[in-house]
Formats: sequence, structure tokens, C-alpha cells
Amino acid sequence: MTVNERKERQRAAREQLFLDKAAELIARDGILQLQMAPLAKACEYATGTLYQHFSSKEDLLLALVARNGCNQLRLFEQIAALAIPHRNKILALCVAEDLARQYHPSHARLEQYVFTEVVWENASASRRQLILDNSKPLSALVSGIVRAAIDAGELPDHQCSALELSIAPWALCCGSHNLEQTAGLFEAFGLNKDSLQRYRHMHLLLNGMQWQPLLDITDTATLTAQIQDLKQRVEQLFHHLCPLNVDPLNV
Amino acid sequence: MTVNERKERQRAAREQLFLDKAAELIARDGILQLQMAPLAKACEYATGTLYQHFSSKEDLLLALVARNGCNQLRLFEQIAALAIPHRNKILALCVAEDLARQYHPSHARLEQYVFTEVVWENASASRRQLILDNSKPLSALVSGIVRAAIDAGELPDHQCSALELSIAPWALCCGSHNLEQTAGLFEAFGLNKDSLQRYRHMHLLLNGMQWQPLLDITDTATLTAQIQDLKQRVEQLFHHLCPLNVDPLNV
DNA sequence: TTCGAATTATGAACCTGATTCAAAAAATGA
DNA sequence: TCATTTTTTGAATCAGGTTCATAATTCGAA
Repeated sequence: MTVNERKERQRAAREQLFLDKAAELIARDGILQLQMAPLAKACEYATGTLYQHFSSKEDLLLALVARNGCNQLRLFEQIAALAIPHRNKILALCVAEDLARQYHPSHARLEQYVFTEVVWENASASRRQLILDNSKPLSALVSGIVRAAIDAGELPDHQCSALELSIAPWALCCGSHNLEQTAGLFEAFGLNKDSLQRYRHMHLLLNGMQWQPLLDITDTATLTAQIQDLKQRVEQLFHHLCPLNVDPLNV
Repeated sequence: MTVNERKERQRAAREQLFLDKAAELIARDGILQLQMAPLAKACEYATGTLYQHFSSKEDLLLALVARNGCNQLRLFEQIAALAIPHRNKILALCVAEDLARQYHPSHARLEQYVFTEVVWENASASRRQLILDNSKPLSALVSGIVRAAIDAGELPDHQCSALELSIAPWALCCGSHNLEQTAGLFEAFGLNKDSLQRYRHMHLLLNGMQWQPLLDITDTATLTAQIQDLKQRVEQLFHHLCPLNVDPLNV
């Protein structure tokens, strides 16, 4: 069945083309402006062909998020493999999230959008599953770091499973970014979006978990140096994974 | 100008009618199903009349969120006035958030939706401002609790402003709920949505902030009792504020 | 190489639902 | 009572996602 294999390859390539172009258009004009017919035309295909790949516009958006999820997972895996203290790995994941949002602001907005009832429910079940399947190794990875820290005696288990414990820093990271992302909110508060502040908060949580070594968050010099270092390491991995895949609008 | 006053009153009443009915329909059928023409008809008005109040469908959704925000603020104010330790007030706010989501699951989903680029950008500027204006007293309230705790010597300021510090528990609370709300995610992880877990995480953070009195999160009995107590207090306030305004689908 | 069957691509037509606006109705106040 | 202004109405318009009859292409057997 070498013929079918070739067809499958071509089909997959075309799907990537659609996704690439969609990502480009979204980064340029926003999610709102993405239209199916123009997208198809931009790829030099008919509208109907697009629908051979995606059951609906929402399905296409989920497909984009699923693809980003794969990249994120690979980045996270490399971070987990870094030769740094376990506690710093958690910070490094936050740094990665931070950088990803900096380089691909439209991805972050898209992600926020697709998990919305309206979009999620309009995508195909298989595409939804794809995203959820991505999240499983992701959570395994994070809880793996927590597990390792517990085993190394750096972190008491508080009688929780590693997975349960790992939810806390994850939630804090997501929550911080969400608040910041919410248009105009920080401005309304009279706050500036200082990413160092986010890392301080994370350290407060990790301190509360008694995750060794504790860090004094008033020690700005140490904190800054630490984040600088992590940023550099993560950025290296980041560019190694996707050297050119940069959000054109915001970089 | 007593005539104009009357007209204004009637206009405001009609707007509330539209919002009430919209909330009802959304709670019953989901955001996706809400349609402008049927909504107008259900209120015994023409479609065009709806557009005298809301510049677009998205604008109507923001209006709903703005109204919910007012209720939330009043509830939070009452919680802040409770005669309980400052630290517990933060927990009580989380409990309130929790209860609100339990009683009005569709509100939470709606809120997630409106802060999305696609919806936010399609609403009128004035409506967006309304929501942001709500958030200002809300943040003042939360940071006021933090401030009071600092002044009482229960919480070191870590050389941050009260407002900056208050972002941490807020972000954790939002983040936890967001993760839980994300359809199928916890199921994919093999986690159950144990709200006690969320409170444990919050205590970890508050402990990390060295917010006295610290709580040993392995002491489930104390934690359970504390949350029970807060739940009862908040529920009382909650029902006092909106005794019948219950989400029909999920209660 | 040729041909009929099977698969795939096409894009104009269709359909849903938000929005508009010319006409009708109601309110105002002289 | 009536001319004027304000408000309401809902059918028409419009946008854009989706479908599907038709055309084009690919395939493999003869």
C-alpha cells in the first residue's frame, strides 16, 4: 500500500500548510478575522477542501492548539531533563510559559478561546481528545518533578500525591498569566505587569510547600539572577525547537 | 424633567428584563444557543429594540458579566466585614467564588467567554469600561484585607505593596478554578475535583507568605471544619443577596 | 496505453443568524 | 386636536460558515 502511504503523507502535509497559514493569519489579523474561504484561497485550495481536514472552523482552532501543545510538551521535556535543582525546574516551566506568551501572544489568546464552551463544543470529539491526550504526559512530567523532589527529601509530601501537589504551582502559573492577559485589568488596578512579581509569588508558594532550598523573596538580587539564568537556558531550548516560528505581530 | 426620569426608569427596567431573560436562556440552553431574535421575542419586544440597549450580541454578554460583577462585589464587601481573622477572609473569598460557581455554573462559563479577544473586542467600549470599573473596588477590597493583616502584624510585607501581594492568592484561586473548569482535563489526569484540595493549596500559599496563624495542611479535621464554617457563613450572605437567582440547570 | 470506476477537489449555492433601517406607531406638548 | 419628535417594529439585508452536485483526477485492470 505504498500509494496510500504517499497519499496520507500529502494529506498530512496539506493539513500542516492549512495550520501554518491559519496561524500566520491569526497572528497578523486576530482570531476574529480568520475566515474559512480566504484561508483556503490563501493556501490555493477550495473551501470544501478545508472541510476535508476540519469539521468546522472551531475544529481548526483546536487543531492549532493541539499542535502547539506538542511543541510545549517537547520543550517541557527538555526542561525537566536540565541539570538544575528540582525546585528550579518548576520555575523554569513558568519561564517557558512566559517566553511562549512573549513570542506567540496569539497562541495564548487562542488557547484561552478554544477552552471556551462555545468553541470546545463545536469541535470534533477526536480533536478534543487529541488535546486532552497531550495534557496527560504534560501532567505526568510536572508531577514527575514533584515526585523526584519528594524522593530526594527536598519536599514533604504533605500526605498528598505528587500529582495533587503539582496542581498548585500549575494553577498559580496559569492564574497569574490569565489575570495579566485579561485586557485592561492590571491597568485598572494601577499595577504594572512585572514578571518578576509572578516569580516572587511562585516562590512564596514553593516556600509554603517547604520545597528546599527556600528562597527569601525580598532578596531581589538572587531572584533576578536566578530568573535571568533560567530564561537564558530556556530560551536556548526554545529557539532550538522552533527557530523561526515567531509570531510576526508582536516580536 | 420628570417625564425623562420616568422614561429612563422604564428603559432601565427593560434592560434588566432583557438581561434576566438572557441569563435564564443561557442557563437553560448554553451560551451558544442564545439568539437575539428569540430573546427579543421572549421579552415581547422587537429585535431592533434589543439593539437600543446593546450594540451587539457580545455587548449584551458583557452587560451580563458586569451585572454579576456588581453582585460579586457586594458579597465580597460583606465577607470583608465579617468578624473573622484576616487570613480566613481570604479563604472565605475563595469559598464565595466556589459557591458562585456551584450555583451559577453558566455565569462562570460566560465570564471565561467574554474575556476572550473575540468577544471583548466586539463589545462597546463603555461596556468594557463598566467591567473594568467593577474590578477596581474589588481589588481594593482584597488588598485592603492584606493591608489590614500587615498592619496587624500577622503578615510580613515582603517589601511588596499590599496590592501586589494580594495578586498571589487571587491568581491561585482563579487558576485553580480555570483548570477545574477546563472540560475533561482533570478527568484526563485521573484527578477528582476535590475542592478541599484547592483550599489546601491556598493554605500552602498563605503559609508561604507567613500569614499567621499558619495551618498544617495535613490536619484535615481542622481544615474541613474551617471550610465548613466559612461555607456556612458565606452561604448565608449569598442567599441573603440573591435568594432566588439560581441557575436552573445545575442546582 | 486506455478506459471505466472510485476517489478527491471545486466553488457557487445554501443557510443560519446577527444587524439595519424605512415605515409605522406612540408620546409629547403647544 | 394636531404637528412634531421619539420610539418601536420586523422584514430585508448582509456576512460568513457549511454543503453538495458537478468536474477533475487518480487508480488499477485489461
